[in-house]
Amino acid sequence: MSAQRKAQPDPQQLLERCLAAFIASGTIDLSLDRLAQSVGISKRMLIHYFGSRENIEEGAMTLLEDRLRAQFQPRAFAPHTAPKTVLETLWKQTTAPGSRGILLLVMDLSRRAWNGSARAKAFYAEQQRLWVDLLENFLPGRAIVEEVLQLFQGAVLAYLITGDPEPGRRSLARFFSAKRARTARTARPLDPR
Amino acid sequence: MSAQRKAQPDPQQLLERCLAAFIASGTIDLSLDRLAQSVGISKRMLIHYFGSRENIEEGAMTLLEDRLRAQFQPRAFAPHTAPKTVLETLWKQTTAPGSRGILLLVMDLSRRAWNGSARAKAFYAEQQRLWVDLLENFLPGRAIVEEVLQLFQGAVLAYLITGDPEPGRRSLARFFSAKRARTARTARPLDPR
DNA sequence: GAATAGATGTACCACATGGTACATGAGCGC
DNA sequence: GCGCTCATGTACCATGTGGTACATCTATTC
Repeated sequence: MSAQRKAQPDPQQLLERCLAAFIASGTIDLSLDRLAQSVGISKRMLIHYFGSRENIEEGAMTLLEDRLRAQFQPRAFAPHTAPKTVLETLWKQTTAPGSRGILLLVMDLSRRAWNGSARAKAFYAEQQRLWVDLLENFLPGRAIVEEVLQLFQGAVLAYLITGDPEPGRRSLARFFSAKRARTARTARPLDPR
Repeated sequence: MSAQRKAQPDPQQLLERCLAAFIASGTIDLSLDRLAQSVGISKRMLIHYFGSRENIEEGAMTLLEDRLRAQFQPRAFAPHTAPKTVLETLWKQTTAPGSRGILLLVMDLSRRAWNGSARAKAFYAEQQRLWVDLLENFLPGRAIVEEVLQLFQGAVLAYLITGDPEPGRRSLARFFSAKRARTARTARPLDPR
């Protein structure tokens, strides 16, 4: 039960290394051969443990969902933090060099989503929910949350392509600097500035 | 000179049908076999006329660039049109069912761009320039143009995945409804670069 | 009519893909 | 020891890919 005969055969651990490989390659369209090589196991065994490539993808996606859920808990920021600060921090975090792989992978899943994949759509919806839950704690009203979210995603897109985080950072900063009074008719008490 | 022996052999016309096929499939990663079938010619002849798949892609991308350049001329709107109206119209145009193929294709090229393809990056830069040129005529200042652009692209992303144009429309409308006074400190009129 | 040059079809190739068949172990309980 | 189950490697396969070899056909030019 506790320890398998050899070292590898724990599927969960294997899955984590698969996810790591997907992140390193920036896409979930990684061939089984390359995936196996990156994980340090034979393609033969990957199929043996997971049954099919689809199952590997499913597992990795779920694992990624868990990880992101943990990372973007609302508790990640102190209550009543200024929205500008929250977004600034999120942007810095997102555009950190070490995040590039995850970013690429998430965008790759978005691509699958807009190409029709039901699972990828669910992943996208989950991420959306996550960020809405996070931002709702710092922004007044659902509408503005969705707007910021769209701005953020557009900024990420531009960042990924150009490699330059500045335009995105500027836009986000501007968004919260521009006279943002009287923004939400449904403005609940949480409107600093 | 004028008319070839048979009907097909005009490479330019062929290229247009290739682009149409790419648009119909929503991706530029269309196999030569499928492409040929869609165009109504044999794979053999595609290679014959264009030399390689890469050349076909290059030609189609250039053709697409031309088309989009024509579509998003600044003259597309009367001067001094309200920004809100401009964006509203652009959004309606973008989310029209008939535009979905082009949208998907452009996003597919964006994907190539963020995966490193130099040509796709150039395509993205060109589109960016195009939209900046357009929007600069109606928005005060480069910074706000870039912000709107990012918001727009994020909205497109969400629309493509969910199929729902409403959130994007709302965000754009909100952006221009919220007190948008005193926006650009550097509101110079017409600054190329 | 003969030579030439392009158009076209058929068959094929090398390679990558996800996945399988089969054989060989290697450790376990008895 | 003897089976039993699982782990593992090697070779393989069917399919799809971009692209080519070669042979044929057709129209134009001389």
